[in-house]
Amino acid sequence: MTRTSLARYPCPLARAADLVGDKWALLILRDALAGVRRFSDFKTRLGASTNILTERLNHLVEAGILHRKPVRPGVQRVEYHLSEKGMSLVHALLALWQWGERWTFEEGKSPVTVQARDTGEKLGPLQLQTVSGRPLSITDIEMVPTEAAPAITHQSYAALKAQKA
Amino acid sequence: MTRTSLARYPCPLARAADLVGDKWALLILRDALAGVRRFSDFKTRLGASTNILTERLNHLVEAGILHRKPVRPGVQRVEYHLSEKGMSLVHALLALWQWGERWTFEEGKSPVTVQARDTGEKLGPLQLQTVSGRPLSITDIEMVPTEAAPAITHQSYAALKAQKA
DNA sequence: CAGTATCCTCGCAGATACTG
DNA sequence: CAGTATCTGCGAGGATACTG
Repeated sequence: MTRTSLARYPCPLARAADLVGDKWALLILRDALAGVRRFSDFKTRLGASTNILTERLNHLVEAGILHRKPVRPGVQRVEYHLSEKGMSLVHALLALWQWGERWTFEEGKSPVTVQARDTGEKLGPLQLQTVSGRPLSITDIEMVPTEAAPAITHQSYAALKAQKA
Repeated sequence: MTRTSLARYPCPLARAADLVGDKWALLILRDALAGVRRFSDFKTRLGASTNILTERLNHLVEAGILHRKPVRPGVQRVEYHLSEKGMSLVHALLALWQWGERWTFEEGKSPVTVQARDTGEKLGPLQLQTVSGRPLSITDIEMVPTEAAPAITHQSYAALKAQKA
């Protein structure tokens, strides 16, 4: 069998994972959010070889997360800009970042590099809330495979495929 | 060269990506957060083969994200429970989930499965804030490679390695 | 049920040379 | 500088058989 693609899974997380659920994509997005635009800058910062970087950038462009823009009109040099879709990954990256700070370093040993643009104040943890704005703690929520959305598993996906075949 | 590990990178995001930055880990955690505990349940829901699942579960256990617990004392059957470290990945998963809902489905076509435990109300978007609690929007923040933390790149990591060698 | 133990394949990544 | 084009190979991931 070939490696399974999650792109057409009925689960939002699976689909997201299919697009950005790998190490290089996450690091590229980290740098893109930090303002990196150019191929060579990504290359030196990431230390990936050219072909890898090319491939990963193209994936992200195909996914509509990055856009290629000529540096100036009529020039073949391009820059990679985050689309709105790409920008809105900031919550996910930030959550991972904060988790990494908390759990993969000794206390206080982690670099601090995400801050408010105006005052430079450090970011606090992401806050959960309901659609109506009521704040929630972690223990207040649950992930429910509902009747309306049973299709979050491979199991149900397999059933779907079988139907069509 | 062998495939680069990000485990010892000085960047929190890189380290987080090293532990949970792959598709299977994300899906396992999704199910774990939904209450799945048993090997066979993971297996049928994910549709991964036994060896893959075993390996991935072991990685997560080694990383301290999951714990193996005997179902009952003196029995060899085990369950996989989320540790506190694992639980606190909920923000990252949720962010990815919400991003997937918004960007990988046609409008309104996505399953709704994360909700408040008490009222069943759907979750709203994660909120950014400073450590002092001041709310922020996406455009209010920036990722800054500071002098105190220049070491978030492969570049600087390579320099570090070179020093030691 | 909860995994080990094997075997196999091909995708991903690494290195490097070359082009506009 | 910004890639494309090739070559190479490790190892993740897949299938299946077998064990306590």
